[in-house]
Amino acid sequence: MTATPARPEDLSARIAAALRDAIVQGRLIVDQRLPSEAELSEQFGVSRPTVREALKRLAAQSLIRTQRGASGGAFVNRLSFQEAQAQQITTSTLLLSMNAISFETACEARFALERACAPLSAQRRQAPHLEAMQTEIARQSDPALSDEAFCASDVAFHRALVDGAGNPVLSYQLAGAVEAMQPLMNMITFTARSRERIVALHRDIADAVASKDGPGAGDGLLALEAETLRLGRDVFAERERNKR
Amino acid sequence: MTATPARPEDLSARIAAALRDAIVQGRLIVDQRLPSEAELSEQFGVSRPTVREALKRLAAQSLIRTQRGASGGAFVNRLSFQEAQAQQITTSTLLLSMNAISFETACEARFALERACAPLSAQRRQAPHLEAMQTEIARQSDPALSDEAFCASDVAFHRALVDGAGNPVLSYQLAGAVEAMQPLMNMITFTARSRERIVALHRDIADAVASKDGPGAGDGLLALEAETLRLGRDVFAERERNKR
DNA sequence: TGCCATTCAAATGCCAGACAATTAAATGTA
DNA sequence: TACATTTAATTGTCTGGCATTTGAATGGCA
Repeated sequence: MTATPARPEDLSARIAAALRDAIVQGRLIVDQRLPSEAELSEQFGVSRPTVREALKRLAAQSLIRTQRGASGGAFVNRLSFQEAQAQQITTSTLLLSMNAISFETACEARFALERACAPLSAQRRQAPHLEAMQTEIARQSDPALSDEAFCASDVAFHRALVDGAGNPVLSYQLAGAVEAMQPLMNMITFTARSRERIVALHRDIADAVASKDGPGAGDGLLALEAETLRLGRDVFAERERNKR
Repeated sequence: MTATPARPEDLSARIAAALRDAIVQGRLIVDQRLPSEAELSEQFGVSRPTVREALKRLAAQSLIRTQRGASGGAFVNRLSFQEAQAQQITTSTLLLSMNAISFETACEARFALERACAPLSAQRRQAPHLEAMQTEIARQSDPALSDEAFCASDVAFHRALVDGAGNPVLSYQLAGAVEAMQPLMNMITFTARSRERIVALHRDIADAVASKDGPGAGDGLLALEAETLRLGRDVFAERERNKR
């Protein structure tokens, strides 16, 4: 039995996997130049188009970047938080939209994770975070705001809250959870009354964070989760009925 | 000013982006067949190899799958939790290894998120989760276990804990946070004494979860975080000194 | 000597055409 | 009807080539 007996993957997939392993295991380090396409095709015994397909696979994961011209080539890319977040958001959003995830499940996950950030954020938040939260609260109070814009502002509020924890790893992880909820939230039509309730809760949370009251922020998030759940239940229960 | 004036991306990247948008926005739905490579190359006015590079980019993100033969082609893939997790783990691991993330920051993020799961897990865990945790505790108690195997077992323990919450979205999100720590943990050489302490804490946590004691599980995780931090600090402070 | 324009070479980006391999469906046959 | 065969469509791969970009070497000029 050899390494991978069961599944004869594409050549380009196997080459991509080999290069990916080399990067993950540190045999290829950040900013190091990979051999040229011609050299790789010779090393792996395949044609240049096949090598190119493999390189595009890696580029799609932001593992490499390519540069044209003399002394150009493919270089191991330092994965930035921004790139990683973008990928995570895409993946999380699709995961939720393609699988039968109930609104309750998604909501629970999101708020559970967010509550984990609350005490840290209450402790460490800086002026910009507090300002960002206030800005979004002000925006949300405008009744002329469309539902979509209201949701977008909601996301911005929560991202400011999470960023307040001052932990980039947490911000990165939460980005997926918070953003992936947006398409679901966009299905909700908010009444003026429900918006008021949400904005009031946002105020409570922002105040708690501003006064470094971690438990208070947690309680605010709990109340917001209950409110969100109530709003979502009606919409999605209705949808379920219509499906059948 | 047009849409994207500044950045002239590759053709294959642009085509991949167009198809990705179509999938994300739901214009292409799960299991729907994309046009054949020949048709796509005609539609976009490019050659087949270019289309193929675009499709490989999407395949690398598990957005499509391809099938050979008559009535084969590229199909919109239903992103499974397994695939999404695998990607998340790769991304998170690289993110941590390529950027100057302190052990403290990574540790804090991981345990904060894990504590968010603890109360849910204590409430809903089923027999298999409790068994899995006990199995790993037993394995970890074997002094003959290598450090790497000890770390792997540690990860398995925590995944069982997280899975106990019965929320697949949480499991998916946490997978990245927990697994990405493993390379960092692997740098630690565990003494017999430190292993004992960790296993004891694992026992506390498992017992709390078994008796549906959410707060107790949270406290156990807090203690474990402190212990892990203590262990890691020595190793990574030493490494920092050597760097200079 | 020092600076600038030109040329050159290496590398990726893109294309055309062809053949191989695979697979479902159509077709033919007992 | 059931089974074997043929066919056609599609992806996988290769060969060869040209276009474009870009850093570096070259050479002329002040």
